[in-house]
Amino acid sequence: MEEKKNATIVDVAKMAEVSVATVSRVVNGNYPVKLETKERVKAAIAALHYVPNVQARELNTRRSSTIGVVVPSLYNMFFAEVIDGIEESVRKDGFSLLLNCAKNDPRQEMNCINALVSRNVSGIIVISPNTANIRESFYEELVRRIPLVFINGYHRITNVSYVGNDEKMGSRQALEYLMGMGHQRILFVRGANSDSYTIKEESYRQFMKDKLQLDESFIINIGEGNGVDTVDSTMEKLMEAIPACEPTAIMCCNDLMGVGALNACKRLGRKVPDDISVIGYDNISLSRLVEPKLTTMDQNMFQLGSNAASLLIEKIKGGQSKRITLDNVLITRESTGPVK
Amino acid sequence: MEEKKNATIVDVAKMAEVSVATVSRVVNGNYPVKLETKERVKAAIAALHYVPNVQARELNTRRSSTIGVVVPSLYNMFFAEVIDGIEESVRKDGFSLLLNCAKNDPRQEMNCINALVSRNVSGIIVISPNTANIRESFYEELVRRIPLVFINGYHRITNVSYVGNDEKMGSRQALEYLMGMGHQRILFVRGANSDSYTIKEESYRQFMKDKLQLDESFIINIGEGNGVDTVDSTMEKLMEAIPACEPTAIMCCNDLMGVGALNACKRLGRKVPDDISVIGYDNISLSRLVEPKLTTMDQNMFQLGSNAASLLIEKIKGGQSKRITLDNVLITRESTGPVK
DNA sequence: CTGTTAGCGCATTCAC
DNA sequence: GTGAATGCGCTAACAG
Repeated sequence: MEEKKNATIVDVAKMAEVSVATVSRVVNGNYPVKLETKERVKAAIAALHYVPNVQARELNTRRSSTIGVVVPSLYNMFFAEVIDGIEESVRKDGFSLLLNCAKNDPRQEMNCINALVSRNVSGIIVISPNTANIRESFYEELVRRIPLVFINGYHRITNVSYVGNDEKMGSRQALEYLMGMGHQRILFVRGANSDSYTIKEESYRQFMKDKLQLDESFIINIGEGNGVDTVDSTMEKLMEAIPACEPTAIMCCNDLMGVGALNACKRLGRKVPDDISVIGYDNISLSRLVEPKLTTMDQNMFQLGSNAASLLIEKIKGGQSKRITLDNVLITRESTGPVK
Repeated sequence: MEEKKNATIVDVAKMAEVSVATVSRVVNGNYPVKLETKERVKAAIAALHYVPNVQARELNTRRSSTIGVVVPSLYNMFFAEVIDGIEESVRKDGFSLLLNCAKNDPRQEMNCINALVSRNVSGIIVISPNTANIRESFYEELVRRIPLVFINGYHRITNVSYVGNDEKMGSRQALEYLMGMGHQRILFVRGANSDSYTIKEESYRQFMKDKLQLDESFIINIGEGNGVDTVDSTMEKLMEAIPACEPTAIMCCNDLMGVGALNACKRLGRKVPDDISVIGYDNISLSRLVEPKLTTMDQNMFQLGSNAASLLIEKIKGGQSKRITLDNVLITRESTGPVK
């Protein structure tokens, strides 16, 4: 195994009998070079299998052609679908994608971001950032150093681009839909460690108070909301909670929890939607594969991802911050119905 | 918008009143530094929010601390779970992960890899490589320049590390399990563009010939096997195929297809497992969330990922190539039963 | 223990 | 059009 050292720009210059500057020019095509010498350089490049060293180039241009993406988990297809959108869109502009997983841990989220910064990425997209559990200054300082885009979650920090569905409105819409079918005893199921849940919970609390004049609210926090065990742990918690508060409907912060709720009902012998209605959130592929098919709020993950990528690239190129809010659409399927 | 330039090692040195070398030493902790000056340097680092520039470091160490991962798709949780394993394991060794998605396209697969190479990654992991549809020399040349690990698929190329489940054996095991329950008319469902399917098909053909003395075989290729539409397109194809060949069992190359088969049976009014048994492959979370719960072969994705990461890092550090084959375990659930 | 210095490979002024 | 020279930020000898 001969460890043939890679050719550098100097080798090419020597072989083509020109200066390194000229080689650089033909490689980057940003300055005029006489056709003849250009050919000679190209020949040398080919002969030596020369590949420009990205680190060196990026060191002195002080740019980088990679962008960073931080996800809370890979276990929920939600994130996979968003990443898919980012990847496809970002690739078109010649960027590569550095992926970090925060494992639903605020501290880890900061670590990921620091790692990305030290890798000099040109920008960062954070999916469902956990700003609630990270000291405010962290993101505020970050955004001063590097273009930042949030997908979903809170977005109080100035100068970060944002793309999300209006989750506040979305949850309200879901609630109104349930109320329209006569539901009042609505159990709210959320997880820990994401702004997303908190937004929805606020929406829920307000709705219960304003619309239903109920001060009493039924809220279950099932802990980790995007993990391997989310479906099962939701099911377990609900197998206690359902008999305890006898809801006519259950509203879940994501589809994983929604499926957990479906399973709990099944185990408890409650018919969905006859005895209990269940509504999820996200519209991940899973939601239409279960039985009964889950009614849910569509988040259009791919769009979320590709829009975030566009916003980031805009900022990288010096543009302003922007906020995009996509429509949240109710997908009515089989898990919801009128209260008996 | 003040574009505060990032602090460099020089700034830190100046502030701490030491030389850059000393700063480098405390950052890397590879040489002794007096406690007192170390503290002073650390204070300066904190004050200036100094983050070492990775490009510069990698430029002169001629190493890179990122590794590349190529996946065929993000739509199958299989890949998300493998990536999860890679990411967690790789991070411990200080590497970051550059993710590329080949969209189930051999040409795209090569593009991804070329992009990774020019980014100077220190190694590449390819999940379910499509060597069958890529000219042989491509991977052979690649492996001469860079450490390479395959996850699953064929692995004829020398000097690439490999980790996979024995899919040949696994499919055989599944088939034997079905035969043990009296099944003979077994429909085989595969997809396009992955070595993985071909391995299983060979296993199936051989089994049908050897064990069941059947020359006739029932094979359906549903096309894209890891996409958004895999479940549905499998269902559609099978709604024709099932009445046409009246199988007592259906063996699917992955769980997405397995769920599609379940849905087809449901639509056709065939009871699973009473009328037809269905077995999947992978054991993605989906498989235990559907109704009836899918019997499947466990691929232990997380292990697949973390083992691949270890092998890659071993190779990066100069170690030899290695092959790891994990056990394939049959997970018996509710979708299979004896033939009537 | 600590400072000085020489590159890593490349892009980019500034001359010619 | 082209070449020489400078420096991006950092690590690694080498010398104290």
